[in-house]
Amino acid sequence: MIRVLLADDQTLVRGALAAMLGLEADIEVVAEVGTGDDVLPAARRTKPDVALLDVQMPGKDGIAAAAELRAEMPGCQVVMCTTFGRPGYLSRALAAGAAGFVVKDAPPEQLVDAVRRVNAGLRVVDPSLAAESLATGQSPLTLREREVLAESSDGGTISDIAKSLHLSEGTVRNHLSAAIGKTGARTRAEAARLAEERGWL
Amino acid sequence: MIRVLLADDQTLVRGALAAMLGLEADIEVVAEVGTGDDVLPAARRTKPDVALLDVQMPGKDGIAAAAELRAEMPGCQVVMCTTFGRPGYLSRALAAGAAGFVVKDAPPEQLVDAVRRVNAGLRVVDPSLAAESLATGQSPLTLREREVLAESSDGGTISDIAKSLHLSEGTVRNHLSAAIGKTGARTRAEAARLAEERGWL
DNA sequence: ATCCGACCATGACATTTGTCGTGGGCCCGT
DNA sequence: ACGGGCCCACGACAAATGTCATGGTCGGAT
Repeated sequence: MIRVLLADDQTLVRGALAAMLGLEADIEVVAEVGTGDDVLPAARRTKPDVALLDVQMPGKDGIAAAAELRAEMPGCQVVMCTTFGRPGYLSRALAAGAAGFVVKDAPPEQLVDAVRRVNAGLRVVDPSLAAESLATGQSPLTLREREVLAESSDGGTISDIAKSLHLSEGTVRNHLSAAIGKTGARTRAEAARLAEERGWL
Repeated sequence: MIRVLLADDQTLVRGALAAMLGLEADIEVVAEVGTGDDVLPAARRTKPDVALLDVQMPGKDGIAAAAELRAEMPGCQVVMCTTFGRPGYLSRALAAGAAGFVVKDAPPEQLVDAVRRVNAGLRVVDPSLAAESLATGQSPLTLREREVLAESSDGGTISDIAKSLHLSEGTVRNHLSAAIGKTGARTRAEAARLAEERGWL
């Protein structure tokens, strides 16, 4: 029996996944949580073999939860499972110690397959996503540029960003300009959107 | 037996929902599709009692699919099921003839409950969402303001929008300014984001 | 030690954007 | 016929934004 912990913020989806995994003869769902913060406590209690984590969750990020979990329970393998095939997610998830990465577009068998393989000590990554991730490459953005873009992404003005990062307005504009150039965008709004899509956040 | 058609673009989620609904004794999933365009043909073939449609799907919108379906098969009830509780989705879904509206955050029982009630001829709407929808009210944006805002939402410049809508740049700025005022935003990027969230699109 | 490149910061400058006032055309309800 | 609301357009002006040249710091290579 493979003991599985399930973490996804959408209750309905989580329940449905649990029902589906429960149909498999060799899989047992031993815990279900809805936030990143609940992952570690639940894992301590139930000692799962595999943790299936969604990336976006309230509270702690799925990736942060994975890192925590791997640090404390190295015997528990992690499969990340997310809606968006953002290339950046993949690399960060693997860096955090995840052994598998599945997109929610994938056929259902692929998920149970991933759980079994990961439990057997193998790594499993969606091939199309891996290719895209390699093609997109690493972020050409510098640290400051990322920070400034991230602040800009929810529509605040330049002076908002400047205050929030304790910089001069001119400096903020400068970083923004560089980011716009590197992304090939024409406005900082577009630059933020593109960088987000490519995982350059 | 309640015959259910299932439409969701995320294969994994769709399969999981099918597994969950299949566990109920009185429910039978007779069709699964992944795009809005496939809904009507599949419905013709399988004559479902209830159609469970996701809002965002490739090809035809879930809402458009609902309207089509209701027009041709009035006996088939529709439950919309979506990730985001955008108030605008709710009103548009009901206008399209949906009898139920469920958010993916809801507990699993609520979904099977919704299917049963809708099949019995009742309407079922997530109460918290209904309240929010009424509170947010109708869109105060005029037609042009919506168009301009929609074009603006992917980061193009003013002159892009002007060319795309065959308007003067000054006019575009005017509409944008009005939209910014009505949403309470400070930049058009923020205005677009807020309008989107509130279903004012 | 020196140079070089990458990053950060800043101020000047041109352009774009947001705001406001004005005016005209259209359709609808009174 | 008359107002009222919406749409379109223009001009003007202040503010925000994007671009550039410049200079500072730090670490590694020569």
